[in-house]
Amino acid sequence: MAKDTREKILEAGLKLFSRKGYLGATTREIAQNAGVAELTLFRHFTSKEKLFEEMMSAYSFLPALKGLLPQLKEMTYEEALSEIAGSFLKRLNERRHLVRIMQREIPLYPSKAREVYQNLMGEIVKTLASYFRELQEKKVLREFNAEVGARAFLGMFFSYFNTQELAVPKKYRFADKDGVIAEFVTIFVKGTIQ
Amino acid sequence: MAKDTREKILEAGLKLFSRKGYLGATTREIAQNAGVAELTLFRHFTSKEKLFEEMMSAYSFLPALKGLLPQLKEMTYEEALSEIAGSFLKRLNERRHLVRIMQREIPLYPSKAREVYQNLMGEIVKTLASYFRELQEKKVLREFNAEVGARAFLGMFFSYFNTQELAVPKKYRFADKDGVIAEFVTIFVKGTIQ
DNA sequence: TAAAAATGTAAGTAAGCGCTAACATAATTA
DNA sequence: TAATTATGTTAGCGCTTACTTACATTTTTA
Repeated sequence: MAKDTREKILEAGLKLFSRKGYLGATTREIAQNAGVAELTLFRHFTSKEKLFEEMMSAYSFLPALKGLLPQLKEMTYEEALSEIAGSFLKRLNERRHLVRIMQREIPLYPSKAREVYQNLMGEIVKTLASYFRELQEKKVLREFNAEVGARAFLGMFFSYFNTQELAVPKKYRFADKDGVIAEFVTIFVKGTIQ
Repeated sequence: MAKDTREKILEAGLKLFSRKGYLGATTREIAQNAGVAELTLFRHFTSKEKLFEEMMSAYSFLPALKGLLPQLKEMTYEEALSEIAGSFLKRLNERRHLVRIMQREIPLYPSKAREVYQNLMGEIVKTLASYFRELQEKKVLREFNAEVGARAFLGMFFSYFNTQELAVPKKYRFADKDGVIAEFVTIFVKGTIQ
């Protein structure tokens, strides 16, 4: 079963590259984790670097946030922002391995890191910005650079996500998740309405 | 000149650990970069790990943002936030090597990474939160969790900083620095005033 | 069932790594 | 100046790593 083997190796690669970095993850360990012989790994990918590149390509394209915009139209502005924040955080969490690799290996693979970042942020920024523009036309929101606003909003949550990923001991966590989302959203709503 | 040698090695360590990661930076290269023999490095630090730890300790304590609070009192709310954002970005930029190491080596040295993060964010969060509380008492600002608010504000800029650090090609940059600061500040001002 | 393709086992190679030993030289101190 | 301390040079050890070779075994395909 060639495909299963490939996929098992790719998954093990994702896991171990994320946990130990490109240099720290060994081909022995990746193969062992995938349940195959080390040689099989090389028969499929010819080199560690190739494996890394194919792994990044395989996992960097995310399922789109399709169907979000229509839904938003039936919500209040505040509800919509909460929804967006929630699905953004969920997405970051699902792809946290990739996010970690991206942050780690920027100097090693700048173009790949950028690609992942674009896939992760690009689409949702666009979606959010076009939503803002609609509401600006309806005079619900004041005039501001929609894309900068989108990145401001997402930036708050991306930073929050990073803090949680640092695995800070619980006593240092500054609030519960839902409370943080609500506070961030409130600030942003008041900051952008007409 | 023992001290100069130590410092030169520590500096080279900071530079190369930041650029290539803990595993990617070799003791040969660090020594060469410091202009000393590799053996001299080991005479000063006994091991690569010790060098890393001492380097982190040497650079993790930042010059305090002292004297900022008094200054803020003579500014408008908006001016104060711009000032804070500016010095926060400046500080991140000065310590960008350390920030990168922190983000990279979290799994390797969780406690050190956390310490750096605390030193980087902790104090400025406190300063900002206490500033918010003052203005809340004066009924200039509405009621909200001051610390969460502080992290929301800084989070926008931290995220912006990270994006710039990705060295995204210019065409993809979403705005000039001053414009971004102004837009972020405006959103936050409107989002938090009474 | 026979041929072909995929995987396993075991041994090993070449290179790079952290780190050390032995000895010489330069710089500092008393 | 003499003693001491810091640094340089060179060579190398033991280990790990990515990757290979040769051959046996299993699985898939036709």
